[in-house]
Amino acid sequence: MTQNTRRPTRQRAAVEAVLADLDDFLSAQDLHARLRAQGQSVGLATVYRTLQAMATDGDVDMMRTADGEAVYRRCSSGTHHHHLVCRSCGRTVEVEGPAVERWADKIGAENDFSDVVHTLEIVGTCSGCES
Amino acid sequence: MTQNTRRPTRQRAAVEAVLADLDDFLSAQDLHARLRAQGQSVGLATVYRTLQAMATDGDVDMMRTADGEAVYRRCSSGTHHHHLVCRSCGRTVEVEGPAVERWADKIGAENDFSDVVHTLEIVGTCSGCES
DNA sequence: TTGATTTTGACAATCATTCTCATTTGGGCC
DNA sequence: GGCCCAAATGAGAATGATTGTCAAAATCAA
Repeated sequence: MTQNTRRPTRQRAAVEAVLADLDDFLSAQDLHARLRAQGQSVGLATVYRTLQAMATDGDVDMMRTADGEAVYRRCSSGTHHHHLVCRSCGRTVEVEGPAVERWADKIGAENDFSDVVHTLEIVGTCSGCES
Repeated sequence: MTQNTRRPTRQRAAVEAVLADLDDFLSAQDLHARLRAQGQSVGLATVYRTLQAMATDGDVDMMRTADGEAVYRRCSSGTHHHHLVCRSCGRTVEVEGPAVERWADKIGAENDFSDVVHTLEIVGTCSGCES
């Protein structure tokens, strides 16, 4: 997939380093903020361009949050799991569902999609937040 | 769920009429343009508010295009479904998975979460985008 | 090193979406 | 009908993510 000629630059390496450390989705803005926080100087436009290029090359996964923001995550994350989140207090429970994983892969295969990944989030109100 | 205290207004009826005529996804901007084209005067903010309210009430389906724009479509089937999206060209296939629905509900129940909803997106590279 | 080409960065521009708030409207009530 | 109040509307400003511009800097190949 990486048939393009992409030059290795300090900035690209910095972006890749942040992604490599993280297992969660991250927006371009967040990534940029993290770089600044750790003293790295990388232009915002460059972060956008780099993430888009990486997504095109299949080096990262891109999805949209509920409010339309683009978020990215490094591919092949070690432990794949999902989250059950309380809409009120934000409490999060990690959950696993092998059947869902298989189902998603099957759906992808049935439609001739390759390199299939999926994202799933369950939101509810936890018992402590019932009114 | 929040009970509907929604008042029937000229504007709301106009929005519903446009959606009723159409079987495709439509952005708030597009819907607004259509209303203007047919001489109806409805504020843009109202179109946004109405569509969001309808989505919240489950009267329309909302999804995001590849570039993050929110698009709405009348809820014909009323069936909850998910999307299989091509990371390269944005082609989208609607998929259903009753087992996943049940699984998500069960996970929520097991953890004492109420009003459980979930979001699921499958991303891959479609056959037309393989190179 | 040198020259061609890609990448970067600062900032302007775009554009969907949201916010503000004064005004209008619908629904119930007498 | 007329009254009251909360919800809904509209115009435009504000927000905020993303993209475009273009000169300067970095990388590659010879």
